Amino acid sequence: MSEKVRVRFAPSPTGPLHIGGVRTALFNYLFAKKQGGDFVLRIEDTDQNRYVEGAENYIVEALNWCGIPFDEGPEKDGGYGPYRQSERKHLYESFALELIEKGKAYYAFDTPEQLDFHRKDHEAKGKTFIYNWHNRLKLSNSLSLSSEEVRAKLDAGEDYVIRFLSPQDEELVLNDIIRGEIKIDTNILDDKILFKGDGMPTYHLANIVDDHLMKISHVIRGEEWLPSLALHQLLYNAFEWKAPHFAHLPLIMKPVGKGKLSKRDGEQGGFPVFPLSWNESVGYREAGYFPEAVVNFLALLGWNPGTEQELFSLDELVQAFSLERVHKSGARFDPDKTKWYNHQYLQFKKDGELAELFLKDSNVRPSAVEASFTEEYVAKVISLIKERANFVSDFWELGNYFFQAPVSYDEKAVNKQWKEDTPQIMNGVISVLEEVDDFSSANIETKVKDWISKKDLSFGKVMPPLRLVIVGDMKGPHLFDILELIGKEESVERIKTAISQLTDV
RNA sequence: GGCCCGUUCGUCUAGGGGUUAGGACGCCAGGUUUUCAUCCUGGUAACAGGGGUUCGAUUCCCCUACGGGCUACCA
Repeated sequence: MSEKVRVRFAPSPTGPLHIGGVRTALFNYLFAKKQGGDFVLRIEDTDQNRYVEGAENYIVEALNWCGIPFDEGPEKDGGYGPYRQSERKHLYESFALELIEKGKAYYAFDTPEQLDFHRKDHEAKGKTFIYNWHNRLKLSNSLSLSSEEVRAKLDAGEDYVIRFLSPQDEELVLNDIIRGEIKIDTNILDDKILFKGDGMPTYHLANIVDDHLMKISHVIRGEEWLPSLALHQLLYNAFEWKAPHFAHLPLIMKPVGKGKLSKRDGEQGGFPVFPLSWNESVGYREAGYFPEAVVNFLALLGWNPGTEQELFSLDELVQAFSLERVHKSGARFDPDKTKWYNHQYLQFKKDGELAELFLKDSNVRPSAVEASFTEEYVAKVISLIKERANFVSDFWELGNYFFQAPVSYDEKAVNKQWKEDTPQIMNGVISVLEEVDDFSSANIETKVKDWISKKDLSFGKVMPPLRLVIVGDMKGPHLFDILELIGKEESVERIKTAISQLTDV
């Protein structure tokens, strides 16, 4: 009863993997692992015209980065290879021929131009041209032509395709794990091309043949395939093969406006739509997202566990996942929530790990930082500022004053905080700091506060301007923590600099 | 146009014949931080509309509207 669960993710190498594709892969992976099954990557490159160099590598790299590894795929044979349809080319024709022999398919000789003419002609009359029982006998194929004519055309090397002979007057009852029963009238189906003039199968044939040969138990794919389900079921029936179970995933929609999420939405909204960068498009990885965060928010788009838990490790997702709880309707993509997820995962990271990431990536900080500061120092800085960061790349903006004296002072803050008597008070602070031997945050705080009360000053006259001269702005963590970290010498230096700069103005 | 699928706060969603319709993101307010942010607390906000079925429907059925997908010798 329990056949082995085997699922596949079958992208076309026509460009970078879209974030929706990543989610399809993820759901396949989660389902497979939950069931103790295999996750197969198959490259559907039957359309040579749309093949894009580097796309397959991109797909593999993206899956690896996301942490959703496949058990079988190109360069990783599990006994069902090859895993590129272009390398399986020799397999498909005999299956197409088998269907012809069984009377389930036929040769068709209509040229693309002729078909195009019919379509336009019908459209002009407000009709839709469908190649099926309606008109197949009026067109040029092995059903309408005599066997001698067909033989002659074939022998003459005339171009042909093989079309599926869709049945007439049948009601098909299909089943989808997510959507339940779907009824289809076979009369509205068209005789889809199974085998193209270029000697390659179409998606439909290759897909069915490969899923069968690779013993795929569950086909989990995007909703855009739902209209093809009837054809696929019919194909399994025609071959007399047991069909896999089907589940059609809802699509990911634009954050605003109509339609599904596209590359353009990312450009307009300033968020990634690809896992990895591709040409001009910045990927989630390069934008500073953690793969755990991407996987987490993707999993919760169109699926939820029925509990109020929002944060899931991949293992937890595997445990909690079920196709029955996948939604039927499309989910709008929410860039704000992806940032929130990244914020959460950033908090989970160890300071040392974040420091390493910060130092390693020359895009997120000036190069001088790496030469002048130890990882240990950086980790301490990060411990003070990370709770306010969404990305590693936020660290510099949030904590540049830990690494360098302010290059300027916020004008509004200066006007508000820098008073007539402030230079004198700051000089007083200098003397206090210089006398502090244990330059720890708590100790500095005690000493400064004692001095403030002894001198009968208010905190408001001391602390805000002190922050201004140390940080350059009215922001940042606990001031005494900052002083401890940058040290006595640097602290004093910054106050002196500020006094001379701000007093002259 | 035709076919198929769908519709709970702005968004992601829980729920389900009788609930104060719950959570999260965002937003707003208060608290904390003599700073900013974080954080905490609170608040705003939803069952598309119309018919049924029913004692009762947001929940079940039908219709409409709206949204989505497909309609290639692309996947």
